[in-house]
Amino acid sequence: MNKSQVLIKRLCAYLHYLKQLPPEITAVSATTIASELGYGDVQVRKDLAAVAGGGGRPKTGYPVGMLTSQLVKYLGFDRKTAAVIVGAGRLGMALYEYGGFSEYGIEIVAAFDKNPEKCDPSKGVFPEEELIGFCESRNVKIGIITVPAEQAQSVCDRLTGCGVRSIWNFSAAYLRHNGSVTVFNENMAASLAALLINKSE
Amino acid sequence: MNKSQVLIKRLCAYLHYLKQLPPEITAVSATTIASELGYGDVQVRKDLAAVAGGGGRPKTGYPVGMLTSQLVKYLGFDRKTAAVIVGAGRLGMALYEYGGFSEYGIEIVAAFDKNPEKCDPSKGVFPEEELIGFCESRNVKIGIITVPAEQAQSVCDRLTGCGVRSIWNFSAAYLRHNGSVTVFNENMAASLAALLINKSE
DNA sequence: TAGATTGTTAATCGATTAACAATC
DNA sequence: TAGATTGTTAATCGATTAACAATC
Repeated sequence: MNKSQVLIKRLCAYLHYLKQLPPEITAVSATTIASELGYGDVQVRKDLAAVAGGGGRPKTGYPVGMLTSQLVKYLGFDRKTAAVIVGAGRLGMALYEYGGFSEYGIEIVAAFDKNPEKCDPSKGVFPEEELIGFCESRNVKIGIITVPAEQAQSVCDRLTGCGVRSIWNFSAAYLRHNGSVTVFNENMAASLAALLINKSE
Repeated sequence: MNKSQVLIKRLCAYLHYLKQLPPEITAVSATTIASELGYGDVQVRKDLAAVAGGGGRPKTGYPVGMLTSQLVKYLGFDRKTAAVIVGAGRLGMALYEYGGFSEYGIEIVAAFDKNPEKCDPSKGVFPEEELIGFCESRNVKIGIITVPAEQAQSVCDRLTGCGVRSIWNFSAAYLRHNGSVTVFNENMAASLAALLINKSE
């Protein structure tokens, strides 16, 4: 049951739309979702059929609560996975304090920094020496790298082999790694630029 | 000449890979790029054919410098577009000081905040009252919203109609807007979660 | 020359759209 | 009942992969 990236993106958009609806709205039609989000109505209906499998009713649409929980389940956001942030700079701390991750099944349990001044165990920021031990003992599966590019490879190496399976790399560094981890490069600038393509006339 | 999102993503990955190569490497084959980045070699070749249009040589590959500049041009990263950040919090300032945007044709020219204490014109952070005038006079085309969700709609409304064409929304708010702007919602949590799907066995 | 690699053409695959019957 | 909407089946479209000749 492989899910294509575009499908997942649409499903996340539906979920986001459903969550911001006022609670008095109990049902929503594929037509409405489509026009609000700029998709075709047939496509929304087809996507929802894969997820909800026939929960819609002609003339009314889909019950919001049911659809929401089915989307969450289908996307696997109900299963919790532990993550750590390495690099307690501006971006790292912004992500750490963002809080929105838990809705998507991701629990950021600690941040690490090699600068002792940035560490504060009472706020969940620990010295980088404790990284490996922490990941092993707490069964951490995701490492988020927000250190400068020069340090990223060394952080990646340390995260590899202590049980971490996925690395989300915010640094500009190109990370060499073996098959035991999957590296996802997040390049904010590239993301924005990519969105803007196809826009200019 | 419409470019699909997946294609753009791959092209950005190629570009990123080429840029990190040591300068002594002057030619690279599609086979190498493919195995380094985990794509099929035929696909890389086909993608590059669309961009470079026959610049490769059997047995050697493609000249790195030429390929890089052709990718930059194809993706339109050589054209500059002005952007502003609204919300000088942790995330906003992290993006502002990140610096990597200019490589992708995006020039972040100012940040704004409604809290006077966060403003410092010498650092390019201005009071929010100046936002509209600034965007109009400086021909700003992109607005990046990093304010809390409650304030996001009001910021969006102000950015609409002062020449801004694209809004990159980092807040959790669902923004209502008219056709004069395109809103891209960046949900970090959802992005990460989406990457992880298809990973769990 | 032999082998690695390019680039193109045809075949396959998957995703989107169109058409329409079923239903509340 | 009439109309809006669902959900399914078939048709189209686009993107990926396979096969192979050309070339350095």
